[in-house]
Amino acid sequence: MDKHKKYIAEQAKIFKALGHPSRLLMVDALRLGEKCVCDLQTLVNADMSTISKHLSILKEAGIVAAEKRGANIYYRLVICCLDTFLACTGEMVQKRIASQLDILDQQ
Amino acid sequence: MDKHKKYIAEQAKIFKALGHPSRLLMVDALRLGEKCVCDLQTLVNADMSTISKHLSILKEAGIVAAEKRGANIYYRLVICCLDTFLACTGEMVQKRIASQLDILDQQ
DNA sequence: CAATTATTTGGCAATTTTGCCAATAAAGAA
DNA sequence: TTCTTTATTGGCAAAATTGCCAAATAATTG
Repeated sequence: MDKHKKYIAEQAKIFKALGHPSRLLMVDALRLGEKCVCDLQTLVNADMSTISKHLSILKEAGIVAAEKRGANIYYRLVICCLDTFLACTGEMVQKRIASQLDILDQQ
Repeated sequence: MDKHKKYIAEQAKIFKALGHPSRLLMVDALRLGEKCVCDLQTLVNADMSTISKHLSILKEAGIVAAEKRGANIYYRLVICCLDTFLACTGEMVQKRIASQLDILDQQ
């Protein structure tokens, strides 16, 4: 029906996939280069099956891609604008922390 | 404990807030300028209370701000990089649609 | 003041997400 | 081939999200 709404809904799926602490942590780490699932498990410190399911969500959203080499499966980023994203949200978070400190100062 | 993980988790909240079709639709509309809740209800076509709760999530995430003027409450964007975000995710969605069409062609 | 309009809040049922465990699959080593 | 390592899938219970209704709040009008 409304093409623009559907288009926005598709984009929302991408943000939704990034909107989980463990998933964003993995995605952030992948900025430095590809990693196997075991590396990401070490990073996040959750069950291997949990990591795997998070990765499938990221893959489904078109944020990462997987490649099998030997016994391992390597994931890599396939989204170009993540640096920009994280620079912006990082700034937002810092500003918020700063303003919270201001509020504490005023009390 | 791990400062970087907490920092990433805070940023994930911002993406999570954007990761809902109705919320992203509202946020997208607010790019053109502030709107009252009633305008956004017309746009999204859900119960007023539902709209209000979505807006409180966006406000909590630091994406929008509210200002009361007369009988209405006007919401406006307070995130500068949304154009960049949507340009990127929009491109991703378009590429995906294009590649799906390619797959259909190959069949 | 009573009635109306605009918005938020509380409550709740339905749905979705999350994360662990167990089982399965696939590759490499012994 | 059997054992081990790496990763995915199925299943399930716990937790979180969603969205409606009804009630409360606040400003406006008559």
